[in-house]
Amino acid sequence: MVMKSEIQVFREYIRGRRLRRTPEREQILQEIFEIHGHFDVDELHLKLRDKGSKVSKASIYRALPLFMDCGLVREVDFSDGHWHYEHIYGHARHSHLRCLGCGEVLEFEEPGMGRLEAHLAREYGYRIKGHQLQVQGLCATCQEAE
Amino acid sequence: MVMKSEIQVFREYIRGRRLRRTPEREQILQEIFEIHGHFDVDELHLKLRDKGSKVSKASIYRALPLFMDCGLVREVDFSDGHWHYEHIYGHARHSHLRCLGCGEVLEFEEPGMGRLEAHLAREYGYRIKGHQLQVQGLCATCQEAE
DNA sequence: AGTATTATTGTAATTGATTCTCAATTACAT
DNA sequence: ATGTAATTGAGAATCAATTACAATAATACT
Repeated sequence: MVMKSEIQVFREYIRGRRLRRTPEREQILQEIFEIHGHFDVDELHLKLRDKGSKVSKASIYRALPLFMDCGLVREVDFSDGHWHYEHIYGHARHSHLRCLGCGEVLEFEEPGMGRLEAHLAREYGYRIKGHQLQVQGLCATCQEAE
Repeated sequence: MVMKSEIQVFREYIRGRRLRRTPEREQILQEIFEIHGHFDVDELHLKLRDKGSKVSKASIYRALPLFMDCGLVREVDFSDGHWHYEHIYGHARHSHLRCLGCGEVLEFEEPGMGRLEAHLAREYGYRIKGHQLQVQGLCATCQEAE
């Protein structure tokens, strides 16, 4: 069975919510899924500009919560003063390992997080909605440079 | 063997760095260790005011990185637009489970994180410096209210 | 198709957390 | 004591993110 495209997912979400399907939102979404890896609002806005799109930053800020709400995108915290994002639709769950020296970001699988979530649900009566895990360290190169 | 107090830890850090020991910094640190749980800069500033202290927010913002640097305090991310903090000296490692409905925050042990860090170090050649894990969900009460 | 309704847009102003500037103060070494 | 350099408080500046508002455009309803 074939997976729905992100645009399809988004259109269904829009319809279900009685929101409106606009070219701006779909441009933004398409651009997000063409970006490999992480991005922030500025980067996304610049990329859209480069392709001739006139979408404003405000619209990007307004669209992102929608994409997050329908599970296409999520926030990523790099603790550098502003939010980063990444598309997650069709991706394996992963977390980020970031080098404090050079800023390199690696992705890694999260063995055991499913079990942890189940444990928390049982232990505290919570319905788990999601989690974020970030790990920081020094990459091999930056260790030498110390 | 008795554990050093947080003030002692901080004074040693200050001395080692050729920084200066000031009443402001020590007031802030003391207040932090009297707070049970998490706080943000505003709350901390108000508590200090209430006790008659005149420390400015700027000094709090300047002191926090020092406390974090010497392992007494850490940032906590509740994804609500600003940073929260907590003292960690003498505490077991823990992460936070936060209810998206009412904002309740529970702490839980992190089984397996040590193993995960060791694995990442081996796999990617990183020297691991730390990690953050947050889990979100709905508590029993907020599930019913839905 | 034509019109009414109301969501969405871009622009610019605003907010709010954090950082910075600067002059005055103060801790520490000599 | 004195010189120095770090630290302080106050307020200005910064910067990401949000919001107000008037214009536009997508959908619903004739």
